[in-house]
Amino acid sequence: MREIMQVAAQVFREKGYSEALTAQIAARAHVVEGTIYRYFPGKRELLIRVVEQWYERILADYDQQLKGLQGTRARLRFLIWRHLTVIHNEPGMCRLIFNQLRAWPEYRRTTVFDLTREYTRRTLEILQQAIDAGEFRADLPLRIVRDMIYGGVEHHTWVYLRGEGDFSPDTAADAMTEMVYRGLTRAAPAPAELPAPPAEVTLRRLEAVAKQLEQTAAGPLPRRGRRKA
Amino acid sequence: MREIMQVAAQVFREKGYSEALTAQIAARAHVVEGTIYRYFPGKRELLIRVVEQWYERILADYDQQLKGLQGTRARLRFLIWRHLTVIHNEPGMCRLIFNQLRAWPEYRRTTVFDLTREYTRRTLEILQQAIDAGEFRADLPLRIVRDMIYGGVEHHTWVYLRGEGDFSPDTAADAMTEMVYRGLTRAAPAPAELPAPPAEVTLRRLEAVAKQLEQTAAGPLPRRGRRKA
DNA sequence: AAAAGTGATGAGTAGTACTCATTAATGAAA
DNA sequence: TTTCATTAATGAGTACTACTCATCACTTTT
Repeated sequence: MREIMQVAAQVFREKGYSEALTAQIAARAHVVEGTIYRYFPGKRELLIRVVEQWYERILADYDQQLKGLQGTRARLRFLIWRHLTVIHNEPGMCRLIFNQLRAWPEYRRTTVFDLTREYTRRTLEILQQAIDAGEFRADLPLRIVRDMIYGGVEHHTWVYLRGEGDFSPDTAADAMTEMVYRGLTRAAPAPAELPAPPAEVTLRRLEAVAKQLEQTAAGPLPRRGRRKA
Repeated sequence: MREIMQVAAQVFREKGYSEALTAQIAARAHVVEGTIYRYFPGKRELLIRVVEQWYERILADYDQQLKGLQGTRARLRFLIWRHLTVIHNEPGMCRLIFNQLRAWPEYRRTTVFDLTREYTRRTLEILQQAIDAGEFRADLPLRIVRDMIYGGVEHHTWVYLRGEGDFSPDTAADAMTEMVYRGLTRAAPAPAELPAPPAEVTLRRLEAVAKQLEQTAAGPLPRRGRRKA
């Protein structure tokens, strides 16, 4: 059965879903067709299991890598770059997910669905944190930003996925990160062009803010205290 | 044959490609299965022809409408809104294009391919014109911006296309346009354009800052990533 | 050693896209 | 009107493929 899944993964990768024949999978796995159906209810479920296993492996060290990164920009870039790189390394599997799995009604009860949810939730968290920290503006729906990131990645990789060209994960990740960052930062000029202010300056500034906060919190709740001085 | 195409369009819309049976199409069109194959080499080609005809009709008045619009922002918004609206009105057809047609090797010799090329070329033109006019910055690859627009639209409409939810073309178009516009404009946006964030957002932000401050203040002075003197 | 349980087998079925020899319809020429 | 030629439609098949199931072989338990 391990053998069946390994062979199936390979055949699906090479041929795509509908061109991959159960007969061929059985033959290559040195079993007879009926054996496949002892372990899997059908071809669809076989693909689902294969993709699930692959996807879990792919996302295994994801959190680990993300934790090692500081700063909104670096983490955003990593998210984007990572997605692009997975597609670049595993076009066959990604094609299966994009063209088949995602269109099936079973998709929602798939681990792939859950993991993807989790995966993109990280993105929303990073964006939300940047908003809370005042780094990003708060008036754009985050989900749409997320859609533009992941959708943009996919759209960008189509030609490659059809086997008709190539793309550079690094170049694309740079451009997309810049675009998102520029589109969301509150400050006007491109942050990349401005050197980061020295830590003491930031500290002083934040301390002032904190002091203000403490004072506000000490008194009556800041219900309507938005009068700009 | 006109009858066959009309019926096929309907059946494909309702059932999707692989669930749509040639037998059923024939029956509903009051012909026998063999007749279909007198006019079309196969089921695939039938779908292609059906989608081509539909797509040509959809894009018929596209240029006309676009010409009536002045200004980069308005035109960008129209492009995005239009795409969203087509998906909203014709989910069945769009599903067929996204999940089937686009993955087939015949796609490149399809009118759908050509029209889409033309369609997205308009987008690039608009962006390029804005760059030439000094309105947009010139250091982002336009293709990637285009990918984020169209990819974002698709990604945003998935749930709806799977029949599991809805979306608002207007709301989404506003957000996406804003994002693209902000990401590309050279000048800082007029302050008036940025509405003051609601109090709770500001509060959250300050709280996050305060937390950071507390953490930093507790330990040794902020470790500095760079050794810059 | 016998029995019970488990896993594999492969011949067979159902369903579907596609074919092709035959028939019907249409239109032009006599 | 009749005859012939060309084109369109027919439907009984074919090939292929996912899937089934009664049977067999092998393992473990008694």
